Amino acid sequence: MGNKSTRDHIVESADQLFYQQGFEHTSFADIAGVVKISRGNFYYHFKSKDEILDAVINLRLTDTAKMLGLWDGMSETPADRIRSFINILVTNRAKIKQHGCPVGTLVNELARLDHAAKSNASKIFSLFRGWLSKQFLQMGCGGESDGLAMHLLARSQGVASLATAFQDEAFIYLEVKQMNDWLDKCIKAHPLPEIQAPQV
Amino acid sequence: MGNKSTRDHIVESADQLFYQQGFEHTSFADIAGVVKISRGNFYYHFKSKDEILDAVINLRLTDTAKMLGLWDGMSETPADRIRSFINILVTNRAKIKQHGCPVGTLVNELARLDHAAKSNASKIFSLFRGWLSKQFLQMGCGGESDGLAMHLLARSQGVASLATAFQDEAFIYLEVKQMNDWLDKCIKAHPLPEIQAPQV
DNA sequence: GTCTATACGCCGATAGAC
DNA sequence: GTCTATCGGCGTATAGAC
Repeated sequence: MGNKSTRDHIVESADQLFYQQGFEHTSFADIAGVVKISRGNFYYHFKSKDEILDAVINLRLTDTAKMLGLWDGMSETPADRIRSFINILVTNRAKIKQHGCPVGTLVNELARLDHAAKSNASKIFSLFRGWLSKQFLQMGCGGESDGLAMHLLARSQGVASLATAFQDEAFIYLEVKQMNDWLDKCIKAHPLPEIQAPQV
Repeated sequence: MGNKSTRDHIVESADQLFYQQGFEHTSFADIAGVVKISRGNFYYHFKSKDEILDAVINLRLTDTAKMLGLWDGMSETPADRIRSFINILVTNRAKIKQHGCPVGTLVNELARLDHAAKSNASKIFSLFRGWLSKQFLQMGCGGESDGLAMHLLARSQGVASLATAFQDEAFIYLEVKQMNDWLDKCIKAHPLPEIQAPQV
């Protein structure tokens, strides 16, 4: 169990390289250099580069689901769980500044290439979307929950994009603070079911 | 004057293709197919593919500057000028859904490739940033102006990114409405110098 | 399972005729 | 200015030895 198979090594290394360099720009030679196998050996484990991409996307899907599960167990309130999401921007600020958001960059690259796996990759976004929507629903946001989830997802993407473009980590901190403030307003606008306070 | 040179044709076609397919994914054969010249002919006009990229970036810089100049002349108030910026998301919704934001996708691709032209490309973002900042300053936002410009730029990027990922034009309309509402709040928070109203 | 050797195509770029 | 022909390299993918 502790020993990772060559196949796992390939997928994990490809995962990193696809993030850092992009899918198309990453060659078998690049992955081979990290995993330290020969180029020919890939085809024992995968039929094509696209199959490696599928494996990487599936890895990210399971990893994301695991992380969301962890966040579910870490906080008492849905608002605090949403803060777990917001704060990954700060946690990963260095890598985001260099390579952007791992989800957004992959989905947008595949969309642009009109790659067959693009809909599969966007399922990673859907995981975050559904999870966030669930939290907003638990906060009492009702029918607005999905819209709020999309809004927060979009803001995170925008922050990552500009942090990369301007090589600016301080901007991440600023926007994360504003997102947390925005969340506070959402909490006040949607109090617990018992006490219906007037809206702003 | 009315006749465009072959060089101009190359740059304009490359501009479109870089937007639709990405810089790296676009080959000389692709551009040649649109301009209808032979591959060898490129090298009379440009020394390398990177020189075509430079020309494309310069074209976008001048086009962007022109557009911002037009917006300056189109509206009376800085807030209405900012709305011109917000509304391009709606105007270009179909293309954004397909290929994302032309500025963001190029800058992020070049950043990921660690391409020499990446800082040059991000100057297009800087044009928008400086122009927006100027408008917020005229609205009386003072030292917050640049932060507000970055905030709006980031939200636009996020909207474009998710619209592409989820193939969702309706989301663009929703978020554009929210950005316009947000701008209204900014106006109320920063009234004309004569009348200082209390903050929210 | 992993290797070496190699096929085959596309890429950016060059040379030189017209 | 535009063309054809071609080079050298790297890309994915295959064949077959070990």
